[in-house]
Amino acid sequence: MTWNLATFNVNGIRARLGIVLDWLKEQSPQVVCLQETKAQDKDFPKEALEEAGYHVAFLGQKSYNGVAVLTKNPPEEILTGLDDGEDDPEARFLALRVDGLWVANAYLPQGREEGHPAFQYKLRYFERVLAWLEKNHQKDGRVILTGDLNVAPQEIDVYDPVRLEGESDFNPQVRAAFQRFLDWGLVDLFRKHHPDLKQYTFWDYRLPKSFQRNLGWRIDHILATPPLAKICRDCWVDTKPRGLAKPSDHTPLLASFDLT
DNA sequence: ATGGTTGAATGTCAA
Repeated sequence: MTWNLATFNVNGIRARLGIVLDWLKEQSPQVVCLQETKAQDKDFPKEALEEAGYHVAFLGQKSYNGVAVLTKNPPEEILTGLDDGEDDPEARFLALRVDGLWVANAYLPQGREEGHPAFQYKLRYFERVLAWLEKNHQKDGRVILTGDLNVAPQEIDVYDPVRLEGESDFNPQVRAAFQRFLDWGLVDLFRKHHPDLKQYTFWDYRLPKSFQRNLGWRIDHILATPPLAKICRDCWVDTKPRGLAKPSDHTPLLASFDLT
C-alpha cells in the first residue's frame, strides 16, 4: 500500500486549525507530525482532529514549542519526551510506533545566535536525539526522524548562503550535528529524490514578501533508515498552505512509501 | 543597516 507521512510546523495549532483541517481532508496522510503547537494539553484541539479521522498524540506547554502526531491507525506505543534523564521542560519530542515503524517527531531548538545559551542547548539537543537513536534503534530497522530540525544542511538549502553563513540554522556546528544523523544511517529523503532542487519549507514572516520572493530555508526534514529510504517513492513540499491567508511561516513536507 | 511579523498571552518573549 502507499503510505504517506507529513511534517508541518503549524506555528500555533489553534490559530492554524482551519488550514490544518482543510489540508488533512485534501491530503489525508497516514501520519502527520506537527510542531510549534503552542498549546497546553488542556487547550489542544484533540476532538476536532479526531473528527478528521486521526488518533492524536500530543505534548504541549504554555505559549511555546509543543509537538503532536496524528495517525490514521492507533499507535502501539507513545513516548512523550526523550526521557534521557536530563531536566528539560520544553515540549520538543514525541515518538510513537505505528504501522510497523517508529516515527520520531522533533522540534529542535532554533538556538538564537552562537554564544547565546540557547545555542549550546540546541547542539546538546541534537546530541540527545542522536543518543536516543543509538540507544533504541538500529539502522536496518524501520525508523523515521522528522520535524522542524532548525537546520539547513547545505548551501542549496538557504536563499543566500553567503549572507546567512553562521546563522543558527545555517551554522557549521549545527550542520555537523545534522550530518551525524546521516552518518548514523539516516537518509534525507527530500535530497535523495531531488539532488539539485532548491525548495524551501520555511519563509520568515519578518522578511517582507519572503514567500512571494522565495527567500526561504529548507529546515523541515524527513529522515529515514535505509530500509525505508529504499521503499520511499518520493518526498515533496506542498507550498499551497504557505500561500493561504493567515498562514504558518512553514509549509508541509511529505513522503510516500510502498509499505508492505 | 541589525530592521521586519506572528502567536500566545496579556508582560513580553521566542521565532
